Amino acid sequence: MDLEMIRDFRETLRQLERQVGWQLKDDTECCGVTLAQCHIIVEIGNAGETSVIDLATILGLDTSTLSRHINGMVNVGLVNRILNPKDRRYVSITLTEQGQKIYQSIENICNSKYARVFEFIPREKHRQILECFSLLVHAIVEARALEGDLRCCENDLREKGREEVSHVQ
Amino acid sequence: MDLEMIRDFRETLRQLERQVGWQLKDDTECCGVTLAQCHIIVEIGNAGETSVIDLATILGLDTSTLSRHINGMVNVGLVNRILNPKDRRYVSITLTEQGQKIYQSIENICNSKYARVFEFIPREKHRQILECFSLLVHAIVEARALEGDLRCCENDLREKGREEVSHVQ
DNA sequence: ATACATTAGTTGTACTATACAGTACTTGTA
DNA sequence: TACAAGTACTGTATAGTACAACTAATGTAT
Repeated sequence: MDLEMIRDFRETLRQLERQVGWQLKDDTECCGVTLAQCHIIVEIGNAGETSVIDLATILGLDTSTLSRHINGMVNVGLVNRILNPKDRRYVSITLTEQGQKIYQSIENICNSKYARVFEFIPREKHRQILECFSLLVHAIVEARALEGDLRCCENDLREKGREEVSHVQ
Repeated sequence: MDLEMIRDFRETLRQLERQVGWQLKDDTECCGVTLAQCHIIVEIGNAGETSVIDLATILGLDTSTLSRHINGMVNVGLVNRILNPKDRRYVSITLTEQGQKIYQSIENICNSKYARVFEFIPREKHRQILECFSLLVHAIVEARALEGDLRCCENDLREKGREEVSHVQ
């Protein structure tokens, strides 16, 4: 794939990220939860029952961040947090009835939003789009896994030499 | 498109967002700038010369947010900020030599990262992927534009007319 | 069985990122 | 010229996040 196509692709990807982000922000604010809470609710809803560390892993966040979010969500009655009796290091996190309602709201809103989005796309392309997105996600995961050890940027930084950022002021 | 496909698609989209986000975070940290600075640098680099309000519009952020970021980036020598002599309400924002170098680093790193990603995807799919992403972005934009007036959460009390909404309850 | 290592979660602290409201200055227009 | 509109900046508040230090529970090796 040549450079120009890659630059095009990156531009499109940036636009996608922003559009998806703005849309989700609109939708979650409608439901009275913050963006972070929305992501957490969806993941708990999908999992049914989970733990702080599982959520942190799925979302790629620190456990301290998740711990605080869960604490806040317990306080406003969105999630239940109980000590897991099998292994008391874990807490078992589930949605309250109220949390379930919000989860369903988010699901309904987002599903119907994307249903409407796909109405702007020829029907015969739909399956192709799903396939392309899946292909790309897997490719990124593979590329990142392969790269894990290689510390990509050391070379690039070494070449630059001048690293000192002058504090102008 | 049926519900199950949409749910699949949303799941894939969430994964894409996270993977892309983590990758970009790795890449920008390598270059010694924050994620927000990275986005700003890329947009200034693409535009060549711009203003606070243009950046805020492109990135979908408040001008105050941009103003502060630009201030910080001026202080560390990444961007030049001068009053536009044609219209002194505007500031003219450009990359310093140092900013240009970082812009080039980001471009090089990101381009080669995605080049490697596409190596995990059959060559005959590449063009299809670009097309699919572009289709989806345009569809989201159209769907959101159509919906702009119908707003799910009636928070926009502002009507189009010039009537001064006097916040009377 | 006891000591040490590992794992899960929480709290203290610091910082980034962001929006909204208000202000100052510049430009356009009636 | 007076006023409306546009651009940027500042004060303030909040969300979101990570890292380090800590407690408590569990696993493991001698």
